[in-house]
Amino acid sequence: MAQTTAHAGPAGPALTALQVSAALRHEGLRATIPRLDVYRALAVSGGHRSADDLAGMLAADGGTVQRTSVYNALRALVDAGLVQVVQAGPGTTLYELRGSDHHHFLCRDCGTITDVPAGSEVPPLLDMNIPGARVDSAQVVLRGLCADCLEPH
Amino acid sequence: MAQTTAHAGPAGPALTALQVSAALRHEGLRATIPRLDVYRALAVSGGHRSADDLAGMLAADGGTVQRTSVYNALRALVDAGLVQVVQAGPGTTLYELRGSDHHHFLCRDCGTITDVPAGSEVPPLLDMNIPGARVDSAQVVLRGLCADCLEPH
DNA sequence: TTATCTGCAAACGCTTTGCATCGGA
DNA sequence: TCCGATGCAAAGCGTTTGCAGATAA
Repeated sequence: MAQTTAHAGPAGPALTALQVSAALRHEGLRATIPRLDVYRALAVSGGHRSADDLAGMLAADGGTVQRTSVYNALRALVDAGLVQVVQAGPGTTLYELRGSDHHHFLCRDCGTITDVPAGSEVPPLLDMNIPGARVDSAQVVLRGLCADCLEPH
Repeated sequence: MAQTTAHAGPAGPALTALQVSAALRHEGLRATIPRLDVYRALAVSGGHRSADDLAGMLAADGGTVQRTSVYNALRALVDAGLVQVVQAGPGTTLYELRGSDHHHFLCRDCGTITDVPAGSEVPPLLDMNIPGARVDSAQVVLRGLCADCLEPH
């Protein structure tokens, strides 16, 4: 279904393996090879990736990380605040490094996902007041028709 | 720069069956009983509902609308701009009437979803500039810990 | 009449779970 | 050492698909 864009630019400030390990331990989680591998794969790919993409990338690199472990690793990385989830549709969960403030635009025709630089909307969103609650992250998903699908070929 | 346009689509509460039918036909879609039933169920429930919830509600009302038809109906209603999709997590797709401008706050512990009144962020989001593309809707999902899960027992 | 939609069943694919083994702290 | 994580298999579940009959326009 939804295809992820190639996305050439750096999606965010990738941390070193040491920094990732520290962040994991800080949350009471262990720094394991699959978790560091998954983080690295995300950093290298430079954009939003599905769990399956990541498993494939790791397998292509000669790794032996199992799908189950990719999910496990992603959950840990999300819990540690290192990785962010993007819900792009039913059965389409994408992951990307945190720290890159941008939105996602989904074409409802071809399913392409495009990164959109965030303006000044995100900080107010995070400060949004919900009595007694703590807001960790804000995710903005825009939907519509991309230039290609709008064009009368 | 872009002026703040009013939210496209029907602002305000539920439409009449006649209005829903008209909106469907305007998109070249047919006004069928399952589609009107699903819309009514959404309107009555007054909030975000899963496809399964809606099928259950209709079954409880003595209807004979099949799950497949609920999905079909929801797709048509979304295409007609009457209903909005909210991706709340893997395997959690929620639907609600369009026109109610609010965000959703998800507790990452208990999974509870809370409506958050939208401030002035949404119009700028819709006007966000993507070269050649047309943005139809903007969805904001906030994540964090709700008051109950944050409370120190 | 005709293209479209419904409904049933079955498949599909992402994600989760259970459990024995392995490994980080 | 000890609790947590990995990995394999298999199940779980929301969603989609194929097709014959029904229906809106």
